[in-house]
Amino acid sequence: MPFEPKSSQTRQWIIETTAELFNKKGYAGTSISDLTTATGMTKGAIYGNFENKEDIAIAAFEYNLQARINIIRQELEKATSYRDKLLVYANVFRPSRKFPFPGGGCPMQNTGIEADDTHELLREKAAQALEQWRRMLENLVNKGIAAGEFRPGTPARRIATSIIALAEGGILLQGVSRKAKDLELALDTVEEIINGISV
Amino acid sequence: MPFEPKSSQTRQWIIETTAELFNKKGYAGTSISDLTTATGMTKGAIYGNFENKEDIAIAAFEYNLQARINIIRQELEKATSYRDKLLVYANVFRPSRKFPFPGGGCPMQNTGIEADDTHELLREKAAQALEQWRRMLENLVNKGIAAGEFRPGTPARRIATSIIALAEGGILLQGVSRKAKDLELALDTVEEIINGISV
DNA sequence: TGTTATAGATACCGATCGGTATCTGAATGG
DNA sequence: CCATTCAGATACCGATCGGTATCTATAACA
Repeated sequence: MPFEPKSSQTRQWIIETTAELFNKKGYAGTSISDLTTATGMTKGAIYGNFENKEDIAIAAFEYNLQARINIIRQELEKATSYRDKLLVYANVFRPSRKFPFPGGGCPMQNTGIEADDTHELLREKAAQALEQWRRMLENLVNKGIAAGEFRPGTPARRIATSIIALAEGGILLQGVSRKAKDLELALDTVEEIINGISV
Repeated sequence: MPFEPKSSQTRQWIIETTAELFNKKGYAGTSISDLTTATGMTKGAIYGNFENKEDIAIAAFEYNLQARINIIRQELEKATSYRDKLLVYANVFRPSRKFPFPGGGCPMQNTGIEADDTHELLREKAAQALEQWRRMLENLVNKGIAAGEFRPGTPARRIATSIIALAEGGILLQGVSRKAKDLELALDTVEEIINGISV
């Protein structure tokens, strides 16, 4: 018998109010009792709406990811040129810009690193999200080349991968050091890279 | 009464045989029974040589960190110019170079991200190590400028921070995606950055 | 108003958690 | 040859883990 949540509203409420917990404390570090405390509900309510802890963690990851994507997409829509769209990634993550990203840092990073050697399913979820991001950036670069905004011969994949690495690395540094400047500097270099491929 | 390990040899043996476990599974994800399994020793042996789990985790982190530093230092000594020293960081991490880094990825990254919102002491250890790394790179850039190897006015801190971000971001990507190419590409950009500041 | 369905609360499960107190057995020294 | 020392093994602690079975209270409907 396939699992059926008793109330999709309650399920959603639990996801929304515990997603940040998972992002901050990780899968192993978040207990069911953490969830009951955060939601004010009981174990019965939780296990009536999720199969198990893994089910909640996956839902929380996807919620956190979507929240991020939505903010970025909004900014992306405001940009007209491919160059400006690429520059969005050099700016949305700037602490000085204060975009309302959910707390705890990048879910792909948090989930990916913990799951890397411990939880294949979550690892794969994070990997897919990162690959999709890379493809998005690669596409922006290639379309920018075709539109005459970027130099022909620009190595799209390397640029895309490096922008992600700089952003994720910068977020990591900022999270650990607590210094916004680390992330700002890494994003300055993202900007420089984009300028470097512009015609 | 201050804690005194019963046998510093056994203590060291436990550190060496469990350091990789902590690096892979994290602090919350590694249990004492994981340690007894890995070492073949009993809880008595472990708690006779460590105050508590935190004590082991810190020792493991420092061991993993030192193992990394030793490999890098060896390569650094082979390089003569500041440019070549900086280029070491664009190459040691390349999967294709197969340096014997302990398994599980970068301990600063693993420990830093997990501890970020959960364990202040470990977070600070990771932050200190990252800052020291940054200072090392900054110093290399500044000395290279003085030696006429790098362009005057090169923003040393931004370059240093970006090299770290690219390396850590690349390691993250490779760990999650399982694709060596992600890290190789990020390190290609490190190389490009170093070329870009060379006279 | 009495019945039924159901979402969430309660109570409980065995396993494992981190940690401690005590025991044992093999060296060491007199 | 016996007493002492001490590293490591054993046995146990209360707390918490993820998970389940059962109960209860409410609301809709007949």
